Amino acid sequence: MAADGTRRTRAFEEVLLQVEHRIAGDGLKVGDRLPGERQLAEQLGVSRASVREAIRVLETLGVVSSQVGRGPDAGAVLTSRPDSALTDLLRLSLSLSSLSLREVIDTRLMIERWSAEHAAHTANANRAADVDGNAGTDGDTRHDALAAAAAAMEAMDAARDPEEFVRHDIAFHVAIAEASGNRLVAAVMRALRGAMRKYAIEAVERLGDTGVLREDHRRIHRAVLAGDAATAAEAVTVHLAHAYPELF
Amino acid sequence: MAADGTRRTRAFEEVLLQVEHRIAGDGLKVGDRLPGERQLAEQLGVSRASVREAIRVLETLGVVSSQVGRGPDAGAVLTSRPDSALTDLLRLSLSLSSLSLREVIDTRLMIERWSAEHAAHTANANRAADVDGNAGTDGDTRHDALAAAAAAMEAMDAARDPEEFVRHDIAFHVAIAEASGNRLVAAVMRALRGAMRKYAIEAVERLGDTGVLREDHRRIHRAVLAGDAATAAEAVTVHLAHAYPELF
DNA sequence: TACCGAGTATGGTCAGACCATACTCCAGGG
DNA sequence: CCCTGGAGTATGGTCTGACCATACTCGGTA
Repeated sequence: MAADGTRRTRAFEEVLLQVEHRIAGDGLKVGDRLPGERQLAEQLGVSRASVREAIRVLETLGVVSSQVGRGPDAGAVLTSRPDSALTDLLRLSLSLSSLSLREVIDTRLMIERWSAEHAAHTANANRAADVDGNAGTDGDTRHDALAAAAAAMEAMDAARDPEEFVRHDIAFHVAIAEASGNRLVAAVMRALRGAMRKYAIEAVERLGDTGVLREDHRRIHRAVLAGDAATAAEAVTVHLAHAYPELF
Repeated sequence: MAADGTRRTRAFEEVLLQVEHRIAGDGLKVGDRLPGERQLAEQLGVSRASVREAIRVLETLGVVSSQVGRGPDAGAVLTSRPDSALTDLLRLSLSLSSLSLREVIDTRLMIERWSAEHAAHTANANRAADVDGNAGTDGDTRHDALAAAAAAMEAMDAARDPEEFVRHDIAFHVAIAEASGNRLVAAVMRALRGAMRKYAIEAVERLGDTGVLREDHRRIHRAVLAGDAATAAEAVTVHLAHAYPELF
C-alpha cells in the first residue's frame, strides 16, 4: 500500500515546478519569453501535451500569455494579469455555493470601507503636496480613479436597464478601490464585483428604483474628495445596507 | 486583417464554457462527477487533449479534482478548494513583482484588523448565547479556530528556526482569520500568508529575536477572547509594525 | 526604395495508442 | 454462508506524430 499519501506528481506538475524555478532563479520578468513548447518538452523530457497543460495552468493563473505566429512576441510571454484569474476563481466558487452571500458582502464591506478611508487619506496628503507643487504619480493614479468614478456616476444616471447600471456601478466601486492606491486590494475588489455581477443585477431588479444607490455614490465620492475618511466609510456601509437590505 | 479583436476562441475555452454552463444550469454541486474525458470530448466534438486542458484549468481554479481508477469517486469530481489556487496566484504575482511589499502588508493589515474585530464580536455574541445554552456551529468554528491559535502560539515558543516559527505564525494568523467566521476572508488570508512565506522567513531572520512578536500574538489572542475588538485591532497593527518596521 | 511571395517557427488541434490505477464482479474455497 | 483472490474494465496519465493557421523574416523583383 505504501502509505505514501502524496500521489505521484504528474508530468505537467513537474513542468510547472521547473518553470517557476526558472522564473524565480533566472530572474525572468514580465515581457520575457518562455522557451517554445517543443523545446521545453525536450528539455524536461516530457511530451508536448504535458507542457501544454502546464502552460494552460500558468495562463489560468495570469502569469503567461500565449501568442501564435512568429517573431519577438510569439510564444509564451510572461505577464501579470491576476484579475481575470481571481474573477474566475470567485465566480466559480460562488456558483458552487461554497460561500454565502453574507460572507461575500461582508468582505466587500471590509474592502470598500478600507478603500474609501485610504482614498480619502491620500486625498488629504495630495492636497498638501499640491501646495508644494509636486503631485507625483500616486496622485495621478488617484486623480484618474476619482475622475473615472465621477464618469461612472453620470453613466449610472443615464443607464436604461439593470445590466447597464450594474456595469457602471462596478466601475464606480472599482475606481474607489483604485483610488486607495493599493493594486492588490483593487484587484480583489475587481474580482469580487466581477464574480457577483449576476447577483448585483438581480439585486437591482428587486430594488426597482436606483435613486437611493445613486445618491449613496455621490455621498461616498464627496467624502473621499473632501478627505473625510470616517464619513466615506460610513457612507459605504449605508450604501451596502441599501443594496442588500436583507442582510442588515 | 478583419478588425475582429477577439482571437478565435480555442477549443478548450469552448469546453470551459460548456462545463460552466452545465454546472450553473444543471445545478451540479460539490461531489458530483463530470463526464469522463473521452465522453466529454465526443459530446463537445473536440479532442481529448482539449478536454484535458480545460479540466486542468478547472483544477487550477480549484473547482474539480481528478482521480484515476474506477468507481464512484473516479474521474473529475466537483470540489471547492479555492485556497491553493489563490495561493498560487498570489505567489506567482509576487515573484513577478507586480506588487510592492507595502501593498501586500497594507492588505494584510486590512484583513487582520477586520478579522480580529469580527472574531472579538463573535466572541461576545457567543458568550451571550452560551448563557442560553445554545452555542451553534458558528461558535464551534470560532472555538476551534481560537484553540488552534493557542496551539500555534505554543508551537512558536518551541520553534527552533525561522522556517518553523513562520509555519506556526501563519497558522496563528490564519486561525484568527477563521475565527472571524468568514471563509472568504480566511481563504484570502491563507493565500496571502502562503504566498509571502519566503518573505516572512527573511523578515524573521532579520529580526533575530521573536520575543516581541510572540508577545504580540498573546495580546491579540487575549483581546479576541475577551471580546475587545478595538484592542484586538490595535494589537494587530502594532504587531505588523514590529514585523515590518521598515514600512512604518 | 517599395512591394510581394516563399520560408519557417510558433501555438492549436487532432487521432490513436499504451500504461497505471482502482474499483467491480464473479468463481472457487473455506 | 462468507471470504478471498483474480479477471475484467473504466478512468486518468502520457506519449508520438501528424497537420493546420498564424504571423513574422527574408530575399527577390519591379
